[in-house]
Amino acid sequence: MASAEARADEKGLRFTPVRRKVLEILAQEHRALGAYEILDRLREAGFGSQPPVAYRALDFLVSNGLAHRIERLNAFVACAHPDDGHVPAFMICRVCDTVAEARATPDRGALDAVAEAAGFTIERTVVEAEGLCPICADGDKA
Amino acid sequence: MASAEARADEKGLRFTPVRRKVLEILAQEHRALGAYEILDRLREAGFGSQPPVAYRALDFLVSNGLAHRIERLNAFVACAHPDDGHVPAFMICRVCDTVAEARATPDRGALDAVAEAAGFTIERTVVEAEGLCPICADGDKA
DNA sequence: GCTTGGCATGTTATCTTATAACGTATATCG
DNA sequence: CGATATACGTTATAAGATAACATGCCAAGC
Repeated sequence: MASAEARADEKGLRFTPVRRKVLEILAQEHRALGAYEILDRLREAGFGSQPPVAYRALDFLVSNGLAHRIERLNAFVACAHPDDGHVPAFMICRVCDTVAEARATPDRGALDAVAEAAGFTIERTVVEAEGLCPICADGDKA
Repeated sequence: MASAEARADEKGLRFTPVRRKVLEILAQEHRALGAYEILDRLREAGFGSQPPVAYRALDFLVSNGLAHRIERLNAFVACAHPDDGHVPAFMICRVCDTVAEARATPDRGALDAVAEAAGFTIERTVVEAEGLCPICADGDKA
């Protein structure tokens, strides 16, 4: 977290209080938080309390690889591997909403081939698996 | 389209007028349509005009593999391969919004491996590539 | 040190997407 | 034919997102 911040500084990014706070909020959870949930916590912490405040900070974090947007949930998580330029893949538990980020770059191979054949230029790829985390899978059995 | 319908009938599904109409609307486009865009067309066609009408029909189509939800766009497309039990992958053009569905991706190997190692049970996987379709890529150059 | 320009923050207002809750109709099965 | 389940329609509201504009801050150049 501190290291991510340091790297951001080095890149000449302006790591302002709101942005830092939002990253802290995200980093404290291993689940995806909605923009309004984040906004609530910003309000409590004395920051602006209108949607654009949260969305702008989130845009910044996502643009700079410090956080990811989970499309399936319209929500956000801190990036688990802020160092490398990875294509992230997520495992989302449908029961407890925890989100695990896989470092690996999954099926780019097959999709790339199809895209190339179709003349399609891929700029970004979303890979999100939904299912049960180990803990909730146990719970289901019980 | 007619064949998809036949198959649905065989499975004992109730292919009602609203549901048929929504599938027709989707099938006429090669791009993703938002629920409210669909709703507008339902209204024009004399169906109910409130959001749940569209959302319920869409839920039915998606649940039964006749349409897909594009998470990245919060929108919907007709399924291009309603016959097989495929894991769909999409290529979304960010300029013209066309959505192409890739049939292949039995290659979930890498992600499956990570999930298994983590004890995570995958139930559903979203794969969506965003970029430029061949036509819009040409347009960009011009 | 002052000014000017760019970026970040904050606010209001509004738009889009989605669902809860309830009543009515229609189909299906005993 | 009556009971039950499913679908449809409506009202109301929740949840997610952005446009547009005003204010404040900081840093570069004079």
